[in-house]
Amino acid sequence: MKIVWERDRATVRDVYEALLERRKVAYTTVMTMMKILEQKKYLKKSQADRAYVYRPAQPKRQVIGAMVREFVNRVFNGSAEPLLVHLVEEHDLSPEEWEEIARLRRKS
Amino acid sequence: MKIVWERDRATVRDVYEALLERRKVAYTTVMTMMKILEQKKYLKKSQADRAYVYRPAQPKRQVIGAMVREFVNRVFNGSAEPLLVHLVEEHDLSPEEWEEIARLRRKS
DNA sequence: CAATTAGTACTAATTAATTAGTATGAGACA
DNA sequence: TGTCTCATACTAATTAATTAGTACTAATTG
Repeated sequence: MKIVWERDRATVRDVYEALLERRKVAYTTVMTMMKILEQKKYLKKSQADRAYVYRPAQPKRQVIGAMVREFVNRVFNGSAEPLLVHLVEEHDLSPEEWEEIARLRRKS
Repeated sequence: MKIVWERDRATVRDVYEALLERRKVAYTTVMTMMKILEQKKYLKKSQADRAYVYRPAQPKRQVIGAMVREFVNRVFNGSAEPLLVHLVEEHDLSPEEWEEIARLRRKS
């Protein structure tokens, strides 16, 4: 998914090649994966030339949002605050990052 | 794990019964699970009476920390800030929660 | 136009995770 | 002491996820 997001559109071959840089994987493996992602509505395909071109079917934001929500539910029984606390304590953020967050807070 | 954490110690039967309230599951399933958790060093067991009593082998905090870190790596390529931003935007926190977080920030 | 290439569909093998069955033994106790 | 209960160990079935092979087709090219 990350690879398709980066490029906004990609064929099986594109992804296959990008993935190969990092680890050995078969072309058909990538194909199967992408087909599954399509079934699950994360990708949509359209014919282009000989091959299919895949594009994200949902905005990245939304997918990531769902993942975060799922994680918060599973690990923190649905409340986000403990996760925030945790992040604040464990990872230290630069003042710039804090500024960004404070700004967002004001907006909401 | 959550069940053992709640009680700080539990037998297979304890967990089995707690779990049954929520869904159908076999006693031996729970047993197998707990054995695996023990192998993975999340639980440690000690003989007590006839049965084993399991206790957490690592503080909850630490385990959750690892899960968060893993998640941040996988989804956000290791940087915590985007996750924070996300949380701040999507879940609205009460002023009390903000206060708590601001306080923590000052401490660190 | 035959051979090669690049692509897909369909199928299958492998591995990992989940769930549960069976055999067995130690205590409890009528 | 014989039987019932509860616990474990070991094994196995089921399901889900991952990875990849094979057959076939359309286009490309020498």
